[in-house]
Amino acid sequence: MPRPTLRSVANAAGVSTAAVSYAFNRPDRLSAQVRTQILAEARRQGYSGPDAAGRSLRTGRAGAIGVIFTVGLSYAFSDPYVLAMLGGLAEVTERTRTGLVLIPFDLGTAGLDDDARRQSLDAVHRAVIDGAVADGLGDGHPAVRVLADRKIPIVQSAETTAGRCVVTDDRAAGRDIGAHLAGLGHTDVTVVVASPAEPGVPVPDVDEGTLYPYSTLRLTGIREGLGGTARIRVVSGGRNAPESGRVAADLALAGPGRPTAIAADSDVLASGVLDRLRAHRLRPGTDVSVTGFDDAPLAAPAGLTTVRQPMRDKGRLMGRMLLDPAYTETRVVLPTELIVRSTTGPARLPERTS
Amino acid sequence: MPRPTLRSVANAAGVSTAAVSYAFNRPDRLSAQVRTQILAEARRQGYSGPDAAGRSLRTGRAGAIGVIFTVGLSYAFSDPYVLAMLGGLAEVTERTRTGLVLIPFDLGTAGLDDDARRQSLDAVHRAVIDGAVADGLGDGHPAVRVLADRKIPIVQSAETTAGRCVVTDDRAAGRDIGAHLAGLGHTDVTVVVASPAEPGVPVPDVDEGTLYPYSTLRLTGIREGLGGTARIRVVSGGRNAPESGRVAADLALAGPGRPTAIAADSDVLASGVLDRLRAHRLRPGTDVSVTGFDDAPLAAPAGLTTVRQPMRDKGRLMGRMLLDPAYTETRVVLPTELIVRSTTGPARLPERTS
DNA sequence: TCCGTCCCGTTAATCGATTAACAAGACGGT
DNA sequence: ACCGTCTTGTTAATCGATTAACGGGACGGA
Repeated sequence: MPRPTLRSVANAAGVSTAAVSYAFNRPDRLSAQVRTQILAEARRQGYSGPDAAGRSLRTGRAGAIGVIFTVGLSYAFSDPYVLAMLGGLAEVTERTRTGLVLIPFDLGTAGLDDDARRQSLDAVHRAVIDGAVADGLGDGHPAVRVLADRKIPIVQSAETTAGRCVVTDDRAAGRDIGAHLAGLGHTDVTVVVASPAEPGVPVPDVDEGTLYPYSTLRLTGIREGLGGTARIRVVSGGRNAPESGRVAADLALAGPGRPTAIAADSDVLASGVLDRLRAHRLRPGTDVSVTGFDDAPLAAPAGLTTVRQPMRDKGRLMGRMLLDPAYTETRVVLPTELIVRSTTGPARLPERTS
Repeated sequence: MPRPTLRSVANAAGVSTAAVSYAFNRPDRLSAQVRTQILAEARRQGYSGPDAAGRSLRTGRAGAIGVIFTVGLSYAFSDPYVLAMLGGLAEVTERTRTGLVLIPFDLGTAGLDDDARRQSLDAVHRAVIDGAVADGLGDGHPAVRVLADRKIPIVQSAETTAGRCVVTDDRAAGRDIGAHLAGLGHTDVTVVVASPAEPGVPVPDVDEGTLYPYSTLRLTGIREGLGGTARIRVVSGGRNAPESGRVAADLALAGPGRPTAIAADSDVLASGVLDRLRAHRLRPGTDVSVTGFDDAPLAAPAGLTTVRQPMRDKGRLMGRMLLDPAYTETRVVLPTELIVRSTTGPARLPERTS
């Protein structure tokens, strides 16, 4: 016997397909009698209800929203920022019984003709979703563009010209960091950012045009906070992971002109930086100051000076924007707070080992 | 202008819908000429490619697999076991460009007539997926049943009679724990399990019929390992969370007959237990022994004796079973290893405070 | 008796795409 | 001149459901 369908049940039960549809979707439209018959026949055939794909096509609703990240999916599950955000988002989707589609995409291939892009963004094209949350991705990002082309409502956690977004004021937060460091006398700062590359790929001199939107903003803020005279260098060790922080730290510490402070774009990166400082017998906060971002769970135990942002709220609000029609806000700015701990202290020039 | 479709593009370009479909899916079937024309017209209309729902229906493929957990979605993102498993799973889905649909379901309502169940399991019905991974859920679980009814290929991480599964030998692992404790002279052990309830709900005497499949097996193993004469009590403080461990620990420590050891069903629960021990001024491993399960990242720093299981591999293998046609294994057993650290030690009877 | 309401089931159009089978023309070889 | 083979585009059936609009019968009130 082939797979049962609405029609096969209808035929066997001697009713129209409409009746079967109603039996499952609008019980009140049918007499109890007929409904029971239909359900019985359905059970007999092993028909468990209307097919998801068929229903999706006909109703134009998927009952699910998509999520895309700056970071590879398999890695996302170890990123505290992403996890907190997803947790908040899930609170909302759970309540509305909405599925969460985690979409993998791979932009390793930089070949950008229309076809290659379609291929690589296949999953973004094929996702059956009613809306999407784009975390950390700007308007220009290919995956965001695909979603926009598909006319799928989208909420971003980065500034957007046309769409809706929930953001933290990364620039102001950067300014707080910069000012804090400036106040401690730091004038030579290395900024550690994440890049889409695998962890462990050292980039001694980052092209600022390729930064994630939030990185650009934080960097700008740090510059502003430090004032015009500070020397600033931007390095990367790959995607947001401790290993990348380690690689970036080695980059920063190599050579003669060691910076007096290292500002990492996330606590995860900062934790890697701290690892390497210790390996180099440099005391964080004394020999070299270090800052992070997020105030992830790992930050407090490490004594890391960082910027707290309400990560879970971010997810929650993005979810509400997408799923709660009553919530019409188009742009929400979340507060941040500089949390000073022990990894920052007065600038101290490296002693010459000559 | 209405939303562009395959047909609207075909009409405007003066070709058949088949041609348009081929233009996007099988470029080689068309002359470069015609293809370019079609793509141009598509771009003009803002048509970004075949609609996902339509395509899904027609091809019978969704390009995504579902995941269901024992635990609520919003909580899943803070469960180290789940995260490791998901990470492994994502490695596989990423490679095959397959989406990951996290399905929320809510069984708070115990009313179980066919309709209420359909309602509550709505998301499981509606998910557009090609297969599913069920973590920790047995054949009898409603959500698993729905998936089975839908004839969706499913891989479980619990024993199954008909389907495929990737499991750890929980019973043997339990035996290891039991034997380890027995070897240290423990004869009075409280087992802490997770239940579907919110954290913080004390259950002083758990009905063993309601346990998750893995808990049942571990418990059986612990009994076997301890030998027939040991006194065993099973308590719960709610779903897998530190708070539940705390509540369960209070339950275990209350009253006169304090156990000499507490065996928790996960490291997360164990961490809560350790919290409370400290609060009661009891030294883990000296006054009371504690064991966990999983060897999650938190275990080593806490000195927790636990059973290591390859969580990430579990996800990876479940993914392969579902997505790699060459992988025909039907049941895989993963190894476990008892990791003895400092939270277990020789049994010591509580001193009477009379 | 007549008519307005309900109740409940049916008719039929439609959602947006894929793909086997076919056919027309081009091409090359003998 | 003839025929097999490619190449390239079309025809048309099909995937599985939803829902506005319709209509026949029962029922109640005047």
